[in-house]
Amino acid sequence: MKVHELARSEQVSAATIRHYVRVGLLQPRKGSNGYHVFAEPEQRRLRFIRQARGLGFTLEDIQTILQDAEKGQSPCPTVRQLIEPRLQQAREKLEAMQALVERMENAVASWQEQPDCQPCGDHICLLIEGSDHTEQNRGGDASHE
Amino acid sequence: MKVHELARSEQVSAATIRHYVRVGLLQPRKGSNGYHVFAEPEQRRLRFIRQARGLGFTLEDIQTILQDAEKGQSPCPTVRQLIEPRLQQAREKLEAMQALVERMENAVASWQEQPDCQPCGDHICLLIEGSDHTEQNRGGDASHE
DNA sequence: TGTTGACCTGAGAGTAAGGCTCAGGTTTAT
DNA sequence: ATAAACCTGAGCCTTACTCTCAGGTCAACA
Ligand SMILES: [Zn+2]
Ligand SMILES: [Zn+2]
Ligand SMILES: [Zn+2]
Ligand SMILES: [Zn+2]
Repeated sequence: MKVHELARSEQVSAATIRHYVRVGLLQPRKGSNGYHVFAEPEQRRLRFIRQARGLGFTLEDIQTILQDAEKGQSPCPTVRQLIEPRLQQAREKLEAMQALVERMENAVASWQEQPDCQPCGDHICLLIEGSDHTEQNRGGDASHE
Repeated sequence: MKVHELARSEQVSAATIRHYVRVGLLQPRKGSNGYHVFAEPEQRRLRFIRQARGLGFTLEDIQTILQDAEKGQSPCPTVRQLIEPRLQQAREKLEAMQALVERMENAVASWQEQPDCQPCGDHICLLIEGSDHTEQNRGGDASHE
């Protein structure tokens, strides 16, 4: 199996496989012509990497896990340990994305009723600067333009 | 105002301000000693940048917007146009994060009842490889270990 | 006046996970 | 023989910073 063949068979880009080879996650044999030769174990390894990526592990996590397995240890304790901070981070990112989408949607909605602002030196763009879109606008010098 | 003073007054890191200077988003005057001098307009500019970032614009988007405003044009049309793909991308990322967190939580939950796997040559880690955690496991050669 | 310590500068590298490009080697078919 | 198609490693690009570094500046104190 050459890079592109493996890539097709596992639904990843050849660039991704090259990247894994580069960082040492995959170690294919080299044929006499210099071409990479991927056999069964490498293919299973790639499948494993993709599954682990799908569960939020980083490539470095996966390195650690694979190294455990290669030393004949059960990687499970490492796996159970590594997923905790990843899950925590994923939850945080999820919340951040929820908040962001909400802010963006509120902004777009309120912009429908706002006219384009004209440059006047004391602001840059009122669509953006007047984005108290999460809190209710406290009545102040809002009648700016 | 020097970098650290501006940083404190606007709640960003000095490194961030340096970064903005480096990419041209901020163009402070230089004092005779070579130090940056941030005055009112630069401070408002920074505030604007932060608000735009909070709405999901990229630094490049913000460059474009600021350049509009500097040319005396109203940046609003650009703003309305630029936010669309950003919102789209944010929604996609949000969905991806929701799916990821769900997969991770399902995995962690099911792992509670799974024992650590022992290396046996035909798998790497069953916690990860047996992650049909989204679909129901179709009964097959599941009695592997 | 000398020196210390705090602050400042630009440049450069690092981050995660690949994507893209390049020059050059190989294979296959004409 | 030669051209098309494929392969290789190396290196730079992406985002929005963050960190590090060598060297310049400044205030205070002896
Ligand atoms: Zn105005
Ligand atoms: Zn505007
Ligand atoms: Zn087994
Ligand atoms: Zn395991």
